[in-house]
Amino acid sequence: MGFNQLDPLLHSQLRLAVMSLLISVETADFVFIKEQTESTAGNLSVQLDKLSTAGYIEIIKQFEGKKPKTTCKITPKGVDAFDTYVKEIQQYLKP
Amino acid sequence: MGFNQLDPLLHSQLRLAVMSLLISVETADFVFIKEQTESTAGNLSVQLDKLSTAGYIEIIKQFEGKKPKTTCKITPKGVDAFDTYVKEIQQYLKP
DNA sequence: TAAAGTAGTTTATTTTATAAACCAAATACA
DNA sequence: TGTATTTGGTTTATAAAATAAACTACTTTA
Repeated sequence: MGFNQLDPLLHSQLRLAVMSLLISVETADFVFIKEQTESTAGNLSVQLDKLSTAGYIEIIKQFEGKKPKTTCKITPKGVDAFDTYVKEIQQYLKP
Repeated sequence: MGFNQLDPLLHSQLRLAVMSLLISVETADFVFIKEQTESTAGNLSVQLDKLSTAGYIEIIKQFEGKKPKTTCKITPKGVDAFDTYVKEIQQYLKP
């Protein structure tokens, strides 16, 4: 047995929720993610940055008409990391 | 959909590992838990205290001959909390 | 009997998460 | 028209958590 190391970047409630969301929808904008995860803008901004720095998501900043629009997209590396995390944590859940 | 709140007491790698272990073995001593979870004594001591304070485990301190022996046991409340956590995090894992 | 090992606890440091404050532009409204 | 208010965020400060390092107390071994 033995418990394997959980990716600390994914073992965070908000970042995990973001990744979970992006796994299913492919791309989502800041406001949508904020609503779905019920997070504050500040916290979300910080966590998206971390996921982006890790190369797990891509952040695209554009303008929608005159309003800024931040869109997030999961990367192949992010998909891999998420899949691995899911396998790893399962070991903790069913002993 | 929406992501439900994960019990912060269980959403910690070491505490989750401890609970996962105790769910399957019922009782285990400090040294055994330390080995199985590959944790340091200091970190384990702190995390066991938190689980105990939350009423998720019971800590029994005795002497085995002349050596101190700390034994941990999961409580019914701990079992419940663990089960709930497992259900809750599944929502994050399979979207 | 001095050195090393066992079984932990306590304290300090680092890392994370969260909250609060801030910014720039757009829109509503009196 | 100009002044609140809202939108869509970022940055900075604070609180909480995890981890590591240092320490305690006792035991065993050489």
